[in-house]
Amino acid sequence: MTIETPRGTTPWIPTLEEVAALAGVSSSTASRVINGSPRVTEQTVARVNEAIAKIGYVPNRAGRNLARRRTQTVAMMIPERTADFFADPYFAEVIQGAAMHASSTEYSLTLLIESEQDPHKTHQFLRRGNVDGALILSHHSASSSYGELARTLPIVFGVHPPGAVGDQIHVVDVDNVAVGALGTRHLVERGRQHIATITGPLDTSAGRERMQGWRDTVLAAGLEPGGCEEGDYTPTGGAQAMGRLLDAEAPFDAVFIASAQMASGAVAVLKDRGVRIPADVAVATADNNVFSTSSSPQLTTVDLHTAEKGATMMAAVVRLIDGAQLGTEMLVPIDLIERASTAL
Amino acid sequence: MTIETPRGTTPWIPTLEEVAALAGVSSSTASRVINGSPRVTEQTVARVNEAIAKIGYVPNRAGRNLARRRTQTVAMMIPERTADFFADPYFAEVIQGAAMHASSTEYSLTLLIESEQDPHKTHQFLRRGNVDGALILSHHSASSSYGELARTLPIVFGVHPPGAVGDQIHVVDVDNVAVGALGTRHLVERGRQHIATITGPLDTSAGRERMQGWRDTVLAAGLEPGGCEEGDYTPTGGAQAMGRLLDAEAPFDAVFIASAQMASGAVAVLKDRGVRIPADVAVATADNNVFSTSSSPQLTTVDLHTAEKGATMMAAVVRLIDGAQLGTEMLVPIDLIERASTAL
DNA sequence: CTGAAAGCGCTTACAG
DNA sequence: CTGAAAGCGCTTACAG
Repeated sequence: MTIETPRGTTPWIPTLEEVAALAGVSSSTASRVINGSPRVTEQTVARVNEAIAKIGYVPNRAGRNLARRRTQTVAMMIPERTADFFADPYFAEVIQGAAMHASSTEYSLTLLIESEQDPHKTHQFLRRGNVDGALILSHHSASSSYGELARTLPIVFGVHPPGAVGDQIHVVDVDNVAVGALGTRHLVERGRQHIATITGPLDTSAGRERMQGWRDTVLAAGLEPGGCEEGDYTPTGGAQAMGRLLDAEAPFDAVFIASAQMASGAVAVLKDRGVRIPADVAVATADNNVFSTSSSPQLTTVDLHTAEKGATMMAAVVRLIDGAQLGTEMLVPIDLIERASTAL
Repeated sequence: MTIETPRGTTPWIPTLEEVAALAGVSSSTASRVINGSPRVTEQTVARVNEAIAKIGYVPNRAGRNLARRRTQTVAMMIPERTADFFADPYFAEVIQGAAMHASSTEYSLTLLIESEQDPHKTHQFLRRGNVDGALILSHHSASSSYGELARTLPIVFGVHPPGAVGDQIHVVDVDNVAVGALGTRHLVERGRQHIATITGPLDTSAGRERMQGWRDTVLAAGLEPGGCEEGDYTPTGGAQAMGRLLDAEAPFDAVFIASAQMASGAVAVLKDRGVRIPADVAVATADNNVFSTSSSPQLTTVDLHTAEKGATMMAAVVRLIDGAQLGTEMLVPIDLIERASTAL
């Protein structure tokens, strides 16, 4: 048992003024050194930095933010159905990338849950200078109301907001048509003739576009499109869609599944029904995460570089905050990763 | 194309002073109303609230924080290996619970990635008043160095820090021995005689304790402990451990797997080898998430109430910030959820 | 119950 | 290149 040090005893926290005193300069000058102003002598810089190191000074954010009229904070908007959101490794990976990039900047990433019964409250919080910018990922939150907000606050979307597309809107995403096409083309190249698909939700542009990529590619190869069933990005939804695909009369020797989570459910159904992968059915999917690497066989997939997407979103919002002009669309590259599920 | 409204034109943000002017009071009084001071007339309260609503006033955090010498911010510490961290749905769920609870308070949750090459920097950031408290989840970050930090900053752990256990340390977790025992007892009650286990990493107390719960329960039932293989909480690790279990000579008719992620890998191996679940081997695991619900059959599991754990951690750190005295150990309840993998 | 005043810890024109 | 002064938007003793 150690003697209790009551936490009430506020610990000693050095201030700028103390740094300045120790370095023998004014706090104005100390501040300039800290902020990298060019108009300071090398000598002064050295003395101030010494003082900072000596007492372990760290700038107080509240003071700095108040003076700068900035918050150095970017909000990651989370829809109120947080459980669904965090359960999807895709979102977790975007957050990871964004947090990682943030840690290399002066900005910090705050998780902000939107109130669904009072969306106005959330908007007001954002609009009233409590954050410098926001990142919006989920379909639900990408509601049109953010369109106006984007006029006064730097906002970067990870999905295409459904409604208006003004030139103040900035979206970071993969080319979803290309995602569907890349996965499907690989199946074509493997000589498959009857290529089915399990799509994402068709009320989202990403869902529709990956499906379009699949269809375009199949048609371009001179083949008939195989079965097409809609899923919801969950393993269960993928399993059900695969069930419908198998129950339909049309036979197929390959399937492009629009997400790895759906693929994991679908693969389980295939195996339960005695369908061999890839001998009977080759499987290609999208997302390079635990769901594509931990099934047996491992799944060929379109790597969406999801963490990079998060980092790019963060970088973009920081540039917007700094006043840069950015294009509406920023594309994240994709890659095909070949695994056993489409082996020859 | 709409005409560009340059974002440089700073939008109009109302201040306390303006609220006060509109309500015909001083900003002191307006502030008191906002902070719920009892020493204000009902009339005044009404007038100020009207003014607030009218112009949509939201307090500026920087100003408030500077005056209060608080930050209203709690940091969720993330180890630098962010990818592994976010890939685990367990951590994502804790974060979700914490963020959810935070949104019901005045605190915001910030994701803070620790610098591994310069841990001092992270500590200094925390110690220098940039956050009011911190939440620490991962094993790596629960290094002893946080012990001292906890003396000056309210910190709540989600795992037992390996080293010292002073009375300033606060841990929110399930009873891990009970987790192992609850899952295993269910297998015993199902009449299984040869119960094996796949453990978590044995260099963590949670890994060792769940194993102990398994062993205690098996022995208490008058049975011999079955095979015991160590995993790493990943599907691949679970698959490998199951491979070793099957390759060993000892037959088993049940297995307790210490996490659902490992179970998903292990179950795939069982099925690939033609082992029927639950007919040949009953499977019980821990974590009630997509990994226990999306395999076929669905898995009986110990629900760890992981989101609740995150919420409890957040609630605890807020109480510490408010000066409360808390015990070292706070337990999150657990529950058994029966599913097909242990059906009779 | 209410207001004037000081102060929280910074930054940044403004002089020099 | 450097410093004194004002100000960022709040809160809170201190008087009254």
